[in-house]
Amino acid sequence: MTSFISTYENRVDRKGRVSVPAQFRDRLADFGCRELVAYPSPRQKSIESLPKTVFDKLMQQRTDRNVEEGEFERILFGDRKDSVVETMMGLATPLLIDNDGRVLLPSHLLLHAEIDGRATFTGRGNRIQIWSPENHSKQLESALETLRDRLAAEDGE
Amino acid sequence: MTSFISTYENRVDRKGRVSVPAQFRDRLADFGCRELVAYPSPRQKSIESLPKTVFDKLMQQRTDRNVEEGEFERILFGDRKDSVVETMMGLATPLLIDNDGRVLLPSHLLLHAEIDGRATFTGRGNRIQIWSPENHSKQLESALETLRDRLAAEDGE
DNA sequence: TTGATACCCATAAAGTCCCATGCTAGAAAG
DNA sequence: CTTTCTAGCATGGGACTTTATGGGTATCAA
Repeated sequence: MTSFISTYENRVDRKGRVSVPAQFRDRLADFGCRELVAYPSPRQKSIESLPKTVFDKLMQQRTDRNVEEGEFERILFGDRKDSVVETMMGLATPLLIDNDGRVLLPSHLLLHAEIDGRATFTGRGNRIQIWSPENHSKQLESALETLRDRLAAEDGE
Repeated sequence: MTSFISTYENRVDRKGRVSVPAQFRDRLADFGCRELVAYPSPRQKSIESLPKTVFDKLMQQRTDRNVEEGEFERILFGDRKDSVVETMMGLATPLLIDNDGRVLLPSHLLLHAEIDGRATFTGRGNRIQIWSPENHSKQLESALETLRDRLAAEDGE
């Protein structure tokens, strides 16, 4: 199984284009995939993304189940009102990778992640996160601190 | 399999026309379909819609099942008195997509969704919802809050 | 006629595609 | 061990295409 690791910082040009790091493109190719699905992280000022094929499979599983079971009302009107899955479908945007290996980040995602000029891609195993370089280093710093504290606490016991 | 994801806001012109987002038109084309079926959501101030081909298949399935099961009364007289699905049949409208990729939203749907001037299309997997931008952001906000609460609860455990 | 809808065209903005440049790292050559 | 070459990658810009949207006209029914 392949996974996304490591961190890269690339330029966002004035059209909103960014190069997806070649390493990540290669991993995507392993999935037979030239497309990401991106959505705002509900907890952080970052963009989360998955290979489209993975996202599709995830969503499809749920839909198929409903259709097979013939749950007409659910197909017509959806799940309960604030269904997480449905919310995510509304927030998710496909990011098509062009021949130069770039994607176009839509403005609402740029806004959410406070990205302007530069973007940091960081692997999270099966996901890729996209940050503004500033927010990314802050996040990294605080994550490391949490980790240090925990280790120190364990040593102290 | 393809599904409807992401959110777009378009203008409703003074004739009542709106462009169906190109992304959604492409998905519809995958179904070999240039037509939606739209109906008011019974839960929310929004319009629900399905590709016509999907809607038709769904109804066919429903009929077939009743016939197979020999549910004569149900075929002749319908489900229980206030079946939601059957009520919706009466309220559903086909939306034909014209050569410019637009549909004409009938006034009873505009009224139900409180749409005036601008419309927000949001993908829900196999459905497309149409909202007034204001109502859409309200519902999104509440859905996100629900989501954050749930995530926070998990983190807390 | 009038009012509503379908069809056609025009245009500006946004998105895509294509190519050129420059950088970097590793391979090849001296 | 250094210098030169080369391939891959990130990035910029221009040309072209698609999309959203406005307006006009034809069609049809009340």
